[in-house]
Parts: sequence; C-alpha cells; structure tokens
Amino acid sequence: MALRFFNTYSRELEEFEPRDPAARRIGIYTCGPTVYSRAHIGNFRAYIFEDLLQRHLELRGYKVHRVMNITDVDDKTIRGAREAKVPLAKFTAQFKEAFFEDVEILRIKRANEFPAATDHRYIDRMIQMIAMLISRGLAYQADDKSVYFRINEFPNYGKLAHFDLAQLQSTGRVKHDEYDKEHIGDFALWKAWDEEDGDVKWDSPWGPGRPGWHIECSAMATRLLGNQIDIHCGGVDNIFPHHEAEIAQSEGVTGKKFVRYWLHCAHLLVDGQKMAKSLGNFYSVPDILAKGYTGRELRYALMRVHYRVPLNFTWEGMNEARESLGRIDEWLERLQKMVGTPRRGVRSAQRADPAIQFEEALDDDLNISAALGFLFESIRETNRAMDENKLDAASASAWLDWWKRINTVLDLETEIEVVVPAEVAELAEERENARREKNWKRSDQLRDRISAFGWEVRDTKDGPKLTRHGAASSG
RNA sequence: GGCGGGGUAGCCAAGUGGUAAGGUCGCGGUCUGCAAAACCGCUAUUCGCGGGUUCGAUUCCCGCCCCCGCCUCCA
Repeated sequence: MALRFFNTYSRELEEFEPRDPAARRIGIYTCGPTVYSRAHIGNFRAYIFEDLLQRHLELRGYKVHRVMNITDVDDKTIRGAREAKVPLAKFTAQFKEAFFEDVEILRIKRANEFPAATDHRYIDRMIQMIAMLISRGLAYQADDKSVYFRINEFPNYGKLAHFDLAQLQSTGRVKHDEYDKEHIGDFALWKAWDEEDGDVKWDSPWGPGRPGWHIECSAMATRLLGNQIDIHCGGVDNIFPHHEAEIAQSEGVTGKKFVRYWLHCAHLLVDGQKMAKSLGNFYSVPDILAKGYTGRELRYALMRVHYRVPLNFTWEGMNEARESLGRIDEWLERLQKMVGTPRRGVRSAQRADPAIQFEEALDDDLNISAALGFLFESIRETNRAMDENKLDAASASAWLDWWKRINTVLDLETEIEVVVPAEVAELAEERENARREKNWKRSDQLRDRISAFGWEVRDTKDGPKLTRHGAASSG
C-alpha cells in the first residue's frame, strides 16, 4: 500500500509524494513549544505524533530533515519574565531545558534543528520578509507603528481553515480596540515596542519592536528548509490563524506553494475535558512520573490512539499502557531465551512470518491502533507456538528481528537493566531452599517479604524469576 | 452562527456494502504446592437516534441528538 496522509488543506487522504522523490529527502516543519512554562502532556501528544511520523518515514527509507522552532519571545514570555523580574533569556532558558528533559524522557527523536525566535539570524530574516511583503503591498505599517499583513490582498487566506473572511468580522471574540488595522483579520508581522516590553526589542525599519508570532515560523521554515516544505505539522488549534498566516507570509514572499502536506493532530482531553489548571487536570511529564509511571508508559499511552482522534487521558489508561507493555516485555524475554538456549524436541519449525501489516497500517495515515493490533496478535500467536513447543530458535530470532525493526518506530523497549538487590536475591534463594523442602508456609512468607521490597517472584520452568512491581518498575 | 473532529462491549480502540481486530478489566479453565506469566473459553445478535437506498448497512444517502475543538497569537 502506498503511503498516504490526511491533508488538512484538501481534507482528503492523499498519496504521499515528496517534492524530491528521487533523493528521498524530505523536509518537515513542526511547531514547537512557547517556553513560558513547562509544556503539558497535551503538547507532548502532538510531539509524539510528529515523532511517530518521522520514524515511520525513516522506516520507509526517507531521509527526514525536521525543524522544530522554539518560541522564546511573545506576550506570555515577556509577561513571565517581567513578573519574575529576570531577563527574558534567563526566564525562557529554564523552560527550554525542561522541554528537552521531557523530550528525552518520552524518547522523542530530536529534530535536526531547534531554531529560537530570538536568534538574530531569524530576526534578520523576519525583517527581510516583512520588508518584502510591504513592497508587494501585502503588508502595511499602521498608526500604532506595528506592521500588519493585509489579508484582503492574499486571496487564498482562509483556504486551509476553510474560513470565509467575511465571517471573521462577525465573531464576538475579535477585539474591537484594534482600530489601527484595515481589516479585523489582519495579523501583526511586527509589533511596535511599548513600555511593557521593557528591554525586549529589536531595531527595524519600522522602529523598535519585536516580531509577531506567525512570521517566526515562516522565516525559520523557509530559511532552513527552503521555499517549499514537504510536511508541516501541529495541533488542530494551530490551523487558524497560525498556519493560515504562515501560508500567507511565506507564499507572499516566495510566490511558491509553501507546504505540500498539512498534518494536524487532535487534542488531548483529560477525563473527557480540556486540560485546565482550574480543573485540576493539568499535567506535565514530571507530574506523571511523580505518580510512579515511566516515560515509556506515558509514551505508549499518548501514542496508541490515532492522531486525528481526540485522546482521552485517564489513569486507567496509564495502567492499561503499563499492562500492555508488560505483555510485550514478557514476550521479548521469552523469545530471547529461546534464541539463547535452543531447546531440544522442537518439532516442525513454525515459519516465522513477521507481519508486514504493521508497517502497512502505518502507511495508512499512521494507523497506529491497527498496527498495534497486529503486534498483539503476533504476540499471542508466537506465545502459543512457544507454549506448544513449536517455535524453533531461528523463528524466534526472526521475530526478534521484526521487533527490532518496528521498534525503530515505536521505541518502547525497556532499556534499563534490572538489577536485583542482594537482599532480595538472598531471600529468593532462601525461598528456593524452602520450596525444595516443600516447606510451603515458609516459602510463602518469604514471597511476602520479597514483595515488601517491591519485587515479585515467579516460579518458572527455568527457576525463580524476579521482577519489579508495577509502579516501581524501571524503563 | 460558520468550519472541523468524534459518538463501536465496563473502560480504551481498529474496521468493512455481507454480518464486528486488538488492548485492558472481570469470570471460568489448563499449567502451578499456591501463585505469577502464558495459553484456551466466556463477555457488543450489535456499532448515538430516526428514516431512505439495497437481497443485505455499523459501513452509502437524508434528517436529528450528544461530546470536543477552532473562529486573532493555546499542540
């Protein structure tokens, strides 16, 4: 099956054809965080979706160059810095750092570049683009000294969101105090400095000020990825006005179609509601870790639902994620053991037939739910074969190779070597002795003591096996 | 009001014009000293509601209801 994605622009599933099919190199631009506070798990749902996208494209042989911007200057960052009484750069640095910590915890592949809005290279580029837009009549400086994009001069404005410009005038939420603008929908390219901005300002042909939010992405995207990019992603809430504005600015400057495929991810809900601090359902990655869950468990929980479907985050869902991952872990361990110590008496070697359906499901607009369905079906089938002693080492090895391949996309394997504390190991040994003497009472007491250390002992054919209990498990 | 996304078992969630993947939870069984893990079985005559098309619709069409999002700087 050909690779296809749902393009927000056409609202249709489209076969993916990169700009340069021969080179198999593709450029992806993803809207990153605004570093005014710690990012929440809803933000990370989007980043995990983008991670899945990148990894699957790479599995399919594409060489992906991905850019994710960091917005480190806007109203909120300026306000935050002012309230904290620290320079803007210092204020945002802590959240940049936190962002990268969380990215690591969630095993999100780092973008090739993380341009920051305050980097002078991009400020220069933004100024250059704004000047060009003015010279083409697509932008103007208003009486308030700010520069605005003239949406009436860009006929395609509204095409991505499927908005009718006339409609914009009738919404109640538009601020009517912005009388300086020609059209209520005109958006700021350059915001003139005012007192509240303090020392946050850059010189420009239109006086001191700072860039508008939208122009930053156009500048970075076109500078780092060229005039046309293959895929541009973000959350659905970015469709309007942000991405609409990006199209207007970029195409207004380059005259070329800016983005071939627009992919947008649905929101994360918490307990069926939008995340909000006032509702007490607002979580960051450390909040989840504090509840005893691991990064990979959260990764799984955020990844397992198709990106265009709203995902409802619940603690029950986190437990499901943990159990499902445990199932994968057990399966892998069993296969590894089979490869390591081939048993005699294995009869007909069941031909390992690692399912291509997994990858084909992902080809279909990243249908991760279907892909995981195939994974778990495969797990049950191979487990059954192993139970019946019908899987040989070669087949087990083939399944492991398959896992290794799909895990380049999932990245869900436990990574931390489990180290059993000496005291737990001792107790386990004592318990084995008791069991050999058929002293079941003592054996069960020892199991309880082991349990008190947070470990669980299981008696297998190959002897006792120690695993960490639920929340405390590593990796 | 406009534009989107969604409504499938207790919960999460695929999917198809021909009679419902998978995960999780629960129950029963095999295995086990007992457990655990694994496996087997059971758990939606039914896919928000009402019409229509069809031999047949959860899937297509029409109408309606509910939830969520966007409508100027929230992923």
